[in-house]
Amino acid sequence: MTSTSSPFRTAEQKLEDRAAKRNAVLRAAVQMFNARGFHATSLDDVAASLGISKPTIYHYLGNKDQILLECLKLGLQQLLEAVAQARTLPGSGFDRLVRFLECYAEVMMDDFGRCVIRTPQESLTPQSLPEYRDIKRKIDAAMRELIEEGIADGSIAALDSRLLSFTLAGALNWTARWHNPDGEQDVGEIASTMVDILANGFTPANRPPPG
Amino acid sequence: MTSTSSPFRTAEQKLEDRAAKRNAVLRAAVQMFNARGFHATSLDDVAASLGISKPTIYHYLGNKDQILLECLKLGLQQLLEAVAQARTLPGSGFDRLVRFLECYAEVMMDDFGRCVIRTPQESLTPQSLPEYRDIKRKIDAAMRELIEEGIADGSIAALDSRLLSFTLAGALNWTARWHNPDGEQDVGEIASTMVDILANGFTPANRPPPG
DNA sequence: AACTCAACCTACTCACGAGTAGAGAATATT
DNA sequence: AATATTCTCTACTCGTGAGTAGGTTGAGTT
Repeated sequence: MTSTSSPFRTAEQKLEDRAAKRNAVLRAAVQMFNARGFHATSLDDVAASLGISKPTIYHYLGNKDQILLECLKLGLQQLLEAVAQARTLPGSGFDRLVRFLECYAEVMMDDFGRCVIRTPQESLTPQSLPEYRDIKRKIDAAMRELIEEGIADGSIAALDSRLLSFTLAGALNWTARWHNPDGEQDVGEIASTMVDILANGFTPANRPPPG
Repeated sequence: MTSTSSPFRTAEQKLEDRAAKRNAVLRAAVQMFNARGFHATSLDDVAASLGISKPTIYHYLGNKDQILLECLKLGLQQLLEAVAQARTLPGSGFDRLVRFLECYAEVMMDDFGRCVIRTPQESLTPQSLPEYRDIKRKIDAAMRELIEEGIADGSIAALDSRLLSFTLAGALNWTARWHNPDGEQDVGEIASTMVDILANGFTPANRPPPG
């Protein structure tokens, strides 16, 4: 799109072109999946929204199942990054968990993050499910670890880490269902307000929150 | 099934019979919807699980859409009852909200409650959606009211009631996704532990929880 | 005995949508 | 210029599953 570029594309540019088209398909698909549901979205619909035909989609992606899997992986990828970021952070376990939760909430208000919550995992074929579940398991485990580190260093109340992680994840996951991406409310603000509320639930009793 | 009953059934018994069969269809259907997903469940499957044929299902219920709507309504009905119960309770707004949340969580671990969360609302036809949404709206509004009453009487922290209700509902809704109905953990215990954690999030700062 | 009606069946129709065959245009390669 | 490769299309196939037509059985009614 740079106006000064030569009309003759290099091999590298062509790869980028292809990747860009592939991504455009995924983006269009995930938005339709989120709006109408996976099963109610036909690939003809997705193609039409891009002004192309269904076989063109198959030129860039294997089949509908793979399209969904890619969308889900793009969502989960962002959560893995949030984990990685939280891991490198200084401060107490409490601080790291809070930061992680804020990122987590923001991902849930992104197209691909929303898809992870809105699309039931049974929509995947049995072939794709294991790969998806593996990544999910990793994220769950990482979150539990963050909690347990906080409990160990005394910055998080000694609760059942399993139940706590489900409670926190559930509250944040739910934003994928109610948040309107076209609304004007700031995503970061929503995230931090919710995490504030939730954080009171795992603040140790002997160390009340600031306020 | 009473061994002393006459083999000749009264008209009333026949109506009961019919209702029982209808309910059996709904129960079988909802369990399959929850296990495999709505779209992945064919009515032939449901019929087979009951040892009957698909037309028999149509003898008791109009169509697949209506079956889903009935299942969802059975779930929402239980939530409406939880609202009604909380309304009649004595005590502060905080107390009423906590009781409501506990019931809410338990419903989410019931077959029909699970279905409300696990089945995307887009699975309903556009004809059925409005009715479903109306009931949901009522429940949401009631929850917000409970929160606002608590804020008004000072027993609940002065937070954004909209965001607080989404946070609480989301955390509890999520049990519908992770809780294993065949597991041994007590539903009431899960509910009260989660509500305890969440309640810390809306306890006023100047009145710390017991402990 | 003749009739009615609920309950249940087998055996269809029919629409929809995933995925494909095969061709044509555009672009790159020799 | 000839050839290969990429990209995209139109026009199919084909399986699946919702919903229906129409018949059988058997209990209750007149």
